[in-house]
Amino acid sequence: MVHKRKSNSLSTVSANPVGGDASSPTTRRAKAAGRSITVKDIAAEVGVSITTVSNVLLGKEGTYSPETGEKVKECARRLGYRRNNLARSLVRQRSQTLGVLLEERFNFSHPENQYFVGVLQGFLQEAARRRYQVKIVMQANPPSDEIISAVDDASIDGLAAVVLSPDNALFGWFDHARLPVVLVGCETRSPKASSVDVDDYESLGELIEQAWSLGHRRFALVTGENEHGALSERERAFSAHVGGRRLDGGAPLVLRCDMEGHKADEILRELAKLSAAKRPTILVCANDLIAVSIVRQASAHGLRVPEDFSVTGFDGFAVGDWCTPRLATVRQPLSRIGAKAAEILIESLENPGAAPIQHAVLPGRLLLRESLAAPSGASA
Amino acid sequence: MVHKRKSNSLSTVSANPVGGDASSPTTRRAKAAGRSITVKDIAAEVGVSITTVSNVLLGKEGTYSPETGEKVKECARRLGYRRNNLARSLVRQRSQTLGVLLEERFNFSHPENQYFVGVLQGFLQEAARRRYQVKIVMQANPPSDEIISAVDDASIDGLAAVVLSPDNALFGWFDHARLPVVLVGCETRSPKASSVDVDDYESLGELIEQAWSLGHRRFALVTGENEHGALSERERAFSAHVGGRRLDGGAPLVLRCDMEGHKADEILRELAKLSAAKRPTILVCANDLIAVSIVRQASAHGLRVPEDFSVTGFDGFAVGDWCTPRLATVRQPLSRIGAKAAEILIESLENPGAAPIQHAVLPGRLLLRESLAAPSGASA
DNA sequence: CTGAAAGCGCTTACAG
DNA sequence: CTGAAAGCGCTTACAG
Repeated sequence: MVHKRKSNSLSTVSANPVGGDASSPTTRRAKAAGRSITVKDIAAEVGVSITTVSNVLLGKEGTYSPETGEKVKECARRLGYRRNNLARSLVRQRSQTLGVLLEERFNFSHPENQYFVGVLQGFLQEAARRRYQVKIVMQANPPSDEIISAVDDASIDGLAAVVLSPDNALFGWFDHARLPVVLVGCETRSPKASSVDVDDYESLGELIEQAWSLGHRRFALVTGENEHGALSERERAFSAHVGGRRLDGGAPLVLRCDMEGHKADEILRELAKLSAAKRPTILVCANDLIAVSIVRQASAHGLRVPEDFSVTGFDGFAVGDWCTPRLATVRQPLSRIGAKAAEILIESLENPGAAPIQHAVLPGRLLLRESLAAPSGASA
Repeated sequence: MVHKRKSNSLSTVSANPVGGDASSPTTRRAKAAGRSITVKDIAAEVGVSITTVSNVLLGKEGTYSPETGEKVKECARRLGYRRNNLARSLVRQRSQTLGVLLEERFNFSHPENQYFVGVLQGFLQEAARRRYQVKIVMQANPPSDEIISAVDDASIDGLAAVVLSPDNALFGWFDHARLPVVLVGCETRSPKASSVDVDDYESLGELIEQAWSLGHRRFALVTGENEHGALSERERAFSAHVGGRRLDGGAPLVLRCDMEGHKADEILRELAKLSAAKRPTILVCANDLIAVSIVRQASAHGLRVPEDFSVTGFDGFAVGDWCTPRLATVRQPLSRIGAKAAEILIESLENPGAAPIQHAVLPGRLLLRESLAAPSGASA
């Protein structure tokens, strides 16, 4: 790899922020012993007690004289003191750290995982804002008992569990955990754990109302396998919102695809067989992947979107941006979900008075794009 | 949100794994005092010393009798003992936790951020495999001094810095950090910090060789703004690999786009003006976003890919999968990068004998897809 | 095989 | 304003 041209020196070298005064006997001794500078070192160097050092470092105004304060701060700076937060957490009985539990199927290259990732981002940001650190715990599949040790080891003060599987083995534990837990994006509700989720039901209602007002009267639902509980709420919402309306041709079609849209081809084949008068004017898909697969493969079956039928997704992932026509869908407020999860944890940690359990339901946002249009010949 | 149908009970409730024997006086006392079960509680309950409890719990065979071992383990289980790893880390002087430093521009919805995300995934997996926990630290923009406190507080044993900006303010610190640091995906090399990066130079060479063998003789590079150092290595690689060849029409064209491909339109307008005999037969783009933008907008300018020219990307992000024709590109082995970073840290932590600094360069993989084809009328 | 004791690096009443 | 002391929950020589 000789040809790899990399600059061999650092482009930025700021003043050495640690290590401090290398010539101080204290520093030298500490370094030689391979240990860090501690409050004890500072106390010795300045000639005060460690109590005073601690008080100064914690900024407990009034408990020390200005001169002492100056001397201690200067010394800390000079010696390159860094607080050991392990020790601090141990005595304070809180680590100022939040945990995020992820299932291992967190395979990022997959669009679905924008969910994890968007949530994580919001969580990280809110945690940072409130001065909490964040630890990530991956739950292996199948889950081992170790996972509880990883989560219940005093290293985190609260846990956001981003568990999409309704049958996650940890649900029993969540319920008895002695740290606050917030369940993110799963259907399950527990009286002992908080939750943050999106109002799929409401959003799907808005989507269908929008389609209706455009003139759609023949709806079909394209959903995934039944086994996977994740889409069942969307299916229920579809039935409920479409059910009450006077449709053309009776009950809406329900087409079974798979979560990833691999079977879109089969579904399109069936649809192509239908006469235009029988064919649904809109395919409401239970997630973006299904919808995008339909959109992409429609032309191969001689079907045009949205001329022959409209297609809508659900999730608002980036794939919908990258297909033609762009996908109309419902965007989940991912980073807000994450931020809300962090907020709930921090609130329950810092306001012992507040309600310890909160169930937040966030609204999705309709993204009206080209894959949704009035049906051909509609008299909306 | 009354209509939100959520099952109101948990679908899985496993046997209570913590809390244990609620009737034990020890447990009750601990719970009443709001504190956890400790080795001291077990020692008292069983009637042995905490040393023995610790020895049993640590599995130090030979230091305790089988009967004592059984009693202690049983008791720990019964009381729902959980080790406090803060205390353990404090005495062992290592937290068994690795840190990942991310720049705040980590905005996940953006394809570029598959980089962060893919790396993170590999890192998490490798860390879990080696029984390390992972802490995420976001570096705000502009970076504040606090970031060092967050990273240098004894809560992590090593740090993987996923910093794309070559001018990150932390480079000075990385160099003097007392914990092992591995720089991920940045061009900078330091003698004091390890690094993991991809061999863009080599990969681009393979790509160009492939194009050459298909018959391409008129190359153009489409790259981003110059200010951003991130693409400069790819630009150098392009010049070097194309430079030595006998091209049609002299030196290759270099077209300035932007990192996101927003200016693809302007570039296509210029290309459309060229006669087919003058036009490049292949556009080598410095990243996927640029390439995809070109592919998507080409038809609006009456240009077809790959008939009028081939287009190649660089990165291997998912966007390239979702455009038509699919993008030929170089896939970075993202999760392997992350895994390698974790591996380097863990090695240097656990084998004090091994070389403390390692510079790993991983190969990219050519993804030959439809946007790259032989030029029309080529006599390759 | 077992245990008393020291100590990791802090914070926090408490006494002066 | 300052400091001696206890203690957070562990692990680890060390002595028996």
